[in-house]
Amino acid sequence: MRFSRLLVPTTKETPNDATLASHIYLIRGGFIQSVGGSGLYNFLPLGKKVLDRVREVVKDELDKAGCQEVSLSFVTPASLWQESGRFEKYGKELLRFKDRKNNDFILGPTHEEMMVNLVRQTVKSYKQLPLNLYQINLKFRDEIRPRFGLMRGREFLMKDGYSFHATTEDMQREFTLMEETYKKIFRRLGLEFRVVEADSGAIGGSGSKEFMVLADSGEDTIVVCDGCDYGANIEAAVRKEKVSEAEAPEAVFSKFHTPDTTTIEALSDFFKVDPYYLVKTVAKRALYADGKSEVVLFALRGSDELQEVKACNAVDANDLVDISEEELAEVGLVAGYMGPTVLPESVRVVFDNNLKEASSMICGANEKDYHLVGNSFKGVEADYHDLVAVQEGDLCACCGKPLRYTKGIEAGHIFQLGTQYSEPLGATFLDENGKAQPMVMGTYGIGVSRLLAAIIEQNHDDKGCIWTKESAPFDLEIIISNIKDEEQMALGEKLYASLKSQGLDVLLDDRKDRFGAKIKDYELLGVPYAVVIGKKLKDRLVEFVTRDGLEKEETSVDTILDVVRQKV
RNA sequence: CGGAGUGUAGCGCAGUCUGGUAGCGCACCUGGUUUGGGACCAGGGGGUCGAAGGUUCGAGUCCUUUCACUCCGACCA
Repeated sequence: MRFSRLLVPTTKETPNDATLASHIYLIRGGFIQSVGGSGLYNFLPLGKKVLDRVREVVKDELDKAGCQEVSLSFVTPASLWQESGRFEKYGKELLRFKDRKNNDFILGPTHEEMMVNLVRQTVKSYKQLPLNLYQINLKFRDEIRPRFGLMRGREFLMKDGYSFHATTEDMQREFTLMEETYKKIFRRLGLEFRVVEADSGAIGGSGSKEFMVLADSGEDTIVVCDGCDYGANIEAAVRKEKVSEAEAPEAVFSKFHTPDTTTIEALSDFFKVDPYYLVKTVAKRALYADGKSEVVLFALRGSDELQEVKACNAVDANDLVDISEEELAEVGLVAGYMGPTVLPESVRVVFDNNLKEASSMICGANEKDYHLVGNSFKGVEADYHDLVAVQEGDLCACCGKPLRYTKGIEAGHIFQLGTQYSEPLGATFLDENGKAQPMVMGTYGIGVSRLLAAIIEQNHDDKGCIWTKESAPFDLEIIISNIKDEEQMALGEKLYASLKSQGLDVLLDDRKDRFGAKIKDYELLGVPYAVVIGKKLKDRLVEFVTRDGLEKEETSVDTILDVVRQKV
């Protein structure tokens, strides 16, 4: 491709809403163009090319693993989503609209329903299973707050795959195969990543893993262990049960006057007791799918923090929201002095696992200015769940070494779904005994457009993009310093033709601009290698440039083809 | 949804307080010079000033309504 014919509107100036390197360089490098803000982007020729290359890697590995590509209708009849129950359950991110006949439709944020519908109409027998179908198509999620360019757009390209099996064991075999396949994809793209345990979120199901591209700008906090392979999203991370070396406060059960002691810190000071022996009681309003809501108390040790996603899952709610003191008072709770042991009838309480069998605990008396000391939960039957947010320094449940936090970009997510969609949607097959069974499903996603952003987040410098081999828009760029110099021009054309005939994808910068502008554009675009034909041509020398590190190597005109063949 | 801002040329912005010919930089077009780190000179094109209504002889500027977008927070595969 000739640069002079290529539509790449590069700019010196940074758009004022761009903060992340990937956002800045993808816009400045003319890969993408913002469409009136709001998380919508056009892909310009170079962006489209990179997107296609990434997509090709994904497709290649999936096809090798036996998956089959399909393309589902983007506009989805709402009836399918009503069947699965997600039409109501899925929040406002789901874009709903009506056609001229006033029928409801949605733009798919994910396509479990559509794919199950496809399969239930075509697969009837265990002989047709297993089956793994995927598509690489646009998704739409009406994000509350799109930002960071391609990282969190509203419209985005995603690979979503779905597998269908006769047994749970076979689904788990496929799940493992997909984990391995995803690893191959991320490795080929040159990404540093980590596979972590994850919360299943709105998709539902159990046994889910996320593929996190490691980057400081990542939106997810992940907990990793340096002693072993353990890694998990903070939303799902577990730890070895915490014990305290602090002395337990010996006390018989009694009520204590504790004026103005409404925080864990104040309470710890008041009794001179480690927060480990205090009960932290967090009140939330739980919102349920059917539109109902209730006040729920979450009780955990004062030394721990509540992990809201875990809490939400523990009560099977759609969402948890904060609650005001007034609302608490209405149901008979006293803010600052709540405790899980003394409660109005109507209030639901969930205990953290760490409180099971705990003794010598201090908790609120649910009465202003009073706490209860000497509480024991030995033998107490209650609703116990894991509710705590793992902290840095907590110990790994697998190997006992300290855990630490790092940041990641969620680029892939695989789920063991089970029969969660096949049952309500009636996707059944006949087994060997002629008996109808719901198919066992897995679902697997990769954020393809997000991967472009992730690649740049991990591979850039202060001058621009540094594409990895399999994601680069071109293999090599030839820069002719001055096109009016006939010798330079002639050599450029000759190299261009010769390298192209060898099957390399080459960009020839034949624009009328000066050298400075061309090299700046080269650095911004981030093609892995360049050959610069410039002043030294008088001495029969050209430059071979490696974008990563910007190393320059002077090479004779006679050997440049060999150097390129060897390095590119 | 809470808080704070911004809407003026493709992009980045000034002009709004104090109403009176629509501006600047980048980008773009023409001609010339220049050619190893985003050149220079001269000339030029491009605007329903977010939208609607109002006040006024006159509104980018004042008033009312409304829409959109951005940032912080909450939320989020």
